[in-house]
Amino acid sequence: MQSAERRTTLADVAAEAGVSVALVSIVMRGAPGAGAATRERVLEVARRLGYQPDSRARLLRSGRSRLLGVVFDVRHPFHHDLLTGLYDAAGKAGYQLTLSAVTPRRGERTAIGDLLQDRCEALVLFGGQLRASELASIAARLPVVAMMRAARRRDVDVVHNDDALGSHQAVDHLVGLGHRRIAHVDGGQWHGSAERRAGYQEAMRRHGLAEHIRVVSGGAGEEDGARAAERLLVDPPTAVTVFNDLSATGLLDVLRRHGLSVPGDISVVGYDDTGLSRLAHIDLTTVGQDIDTMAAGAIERAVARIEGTPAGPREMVVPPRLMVRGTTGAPRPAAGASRQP
Amino acid sequence: MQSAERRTTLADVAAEAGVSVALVSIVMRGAPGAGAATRERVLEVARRLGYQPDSRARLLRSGRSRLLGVVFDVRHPFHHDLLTGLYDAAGKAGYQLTLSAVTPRRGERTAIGDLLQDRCEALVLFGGQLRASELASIAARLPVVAMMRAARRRDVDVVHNDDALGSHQAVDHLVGLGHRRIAHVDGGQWHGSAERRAGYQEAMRRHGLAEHIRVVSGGAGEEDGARAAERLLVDPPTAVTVFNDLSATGLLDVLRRHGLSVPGDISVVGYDDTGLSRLAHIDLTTVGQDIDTMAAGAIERAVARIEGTPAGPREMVVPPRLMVRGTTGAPRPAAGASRQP
DNA sequence: CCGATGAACTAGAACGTTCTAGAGTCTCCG
DNA sequence: CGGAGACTCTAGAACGTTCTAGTTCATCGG
Repeated sequence: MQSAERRTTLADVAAEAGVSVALVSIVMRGAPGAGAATRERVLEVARRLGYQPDSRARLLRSGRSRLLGVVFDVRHPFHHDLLTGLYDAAGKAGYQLTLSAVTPRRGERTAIGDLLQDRCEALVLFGGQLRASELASIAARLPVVAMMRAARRRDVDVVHNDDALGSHQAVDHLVGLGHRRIAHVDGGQWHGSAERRAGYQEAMRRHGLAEHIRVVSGGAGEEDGARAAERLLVDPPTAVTVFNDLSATGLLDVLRRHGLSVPGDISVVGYDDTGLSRLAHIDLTTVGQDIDTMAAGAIERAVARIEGTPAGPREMVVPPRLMVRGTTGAPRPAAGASRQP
Repeated sequence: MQSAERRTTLADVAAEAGVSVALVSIVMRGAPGAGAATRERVLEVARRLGYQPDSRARLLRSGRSRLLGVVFDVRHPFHHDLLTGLYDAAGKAGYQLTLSAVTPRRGERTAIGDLLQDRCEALVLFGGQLRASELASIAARLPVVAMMRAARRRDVDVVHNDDALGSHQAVDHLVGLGHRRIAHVDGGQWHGSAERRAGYQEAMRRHGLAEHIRVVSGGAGEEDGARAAERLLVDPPTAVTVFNDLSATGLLDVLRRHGLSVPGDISVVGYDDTGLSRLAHIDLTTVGQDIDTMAAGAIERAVARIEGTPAGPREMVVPPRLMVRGTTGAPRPAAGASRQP
């Protein structure tokens, strides 16, 4: 039942066209060294026989693979947006991407192992929980670029968003609207949480609002935001900045259930600008990471390491951008004042 | 700056261990034909030298690649869930997966082209817009399994959810709760929309509710659901089944904004059981596709075609399962009755 | 008219594996 | 004691490319 016929190879095309294998190789690669007429004839034969180059053989021989391995997590919506940018940047640099996914039942180590077998020339890791020592042993073999990960190491390039700056932007925006009592729900142990929290605190101090600093412990999930909201409700601030969009969504839900209007009674800012925050009924003001710049930076670094050209500093920090939507507004005038003129 | 040292190969290990290349190959593959002591020694040397097999060379030689190509769309959350299942199923069957993504700026043809060069033995396509003729020309080269796609062809295997049955389950559930005036918001031109709509109509007729059949045109986006809700509000039914979760979310939002309580005034059922529907504040009753069964079916078919074993019918239709959550409940007693005893 | 130049083409090795065929060595049984 | 098997191991070809080092043949400058 199987198509027993072998796949057509260079040799088949060469025989059919009456030239040598080497010449067909030259033509297929578009390399110089073949006459115009022959070139055309060979291409015609190749098309007729349905020739498809075998990348494995090609790469085996030529040593180089021009292949970048990418490890991403299927559960993280942000990773998918990033993949889009990465494909673009890799294409421009003349490299191919090969993807390996982390799933609930497929760990990071497995994902990386597959890529190593595929002879990638560099690895781009999205997030991930790998310990620094493991990262180092991989980086000893081939260049590694870690994205959205706080690995401050000599042997690994790191590309990430300026989390502190993102928090500053959120706080600045809220202060500009007139808020003073601004709380922060943090991300617990997640990458970036410490930086976002510190950024919030610093921005508050910069605005002379040190006395209003209030950090509530949270996490990356919707339920973390919901729990934090319960705690905030004891004495609600007029605004909250939240570790990420998902957590902010949970927080929003609980606030509204308790009769608070957003942004009337309380303003909320998320982080990441995920699709969730863009949904009309959520319409969350949030801090967006600059995906294209980060993707381009990661590819640029990987390629520089591969090709041995100067690559700039190990760490690349990309400024984020505040996306103002419907969950932030001016605070109500001081207590007791009428709601509206 | 680059590590100029070649990667360690079988030959390096063989030299170091004082045996032949062939024997090292045997040991590394775990094939029979090596003594216990030698086996151990070779493994030790391999570990010490950091040997990593080169899958390209391996596959080049052995002809087979045991590689399945998967084309998915980064924008579709459902695809990511499916990837998880696919990795599991492929692993069990002894095949590896190689992924190629469709992005807003990278088309299906490009994605497939990459996979063909990688010498995959079969292709699994998620959704996709490829015309039937193109699909056929690919299927002439290697087995193709299309998932979530209505390609009823002789040369392509198709695995998809039983959309009609899903609609039946939704309607049965609502009727069981006491609803009679049940509307349907369809998915316009999207794959599966026609089947889901027809299933709804048939189920209504089966329950003797033909006179209550009411189809409102919608789509796959949140805004489509919102628009449909506006139209429904003129004369609200007591329940709605919606083409998918995202559209249902938009619909829910508009209904609530107009002061209707869900499920008090109106019940809503979505489709797909995406992460969105599981969010606490959405908590949407929805029809879940059986991801693991579909994934296993797709792999099973692909492998059967590759290996030439009998593969069953070209089309595999998997029954979905209703996930009852918070957006469905009994309808209010007839108009004029009190709200609660 | 001769050697140099260059364009078009080719033979054969190489890449790192796996596979086939066979060479040793040991054990066991008649 | 001799040979059949069973093991362990090895040499060398193959996979489909690319690359190096040619060879051939026409053209050209002196």
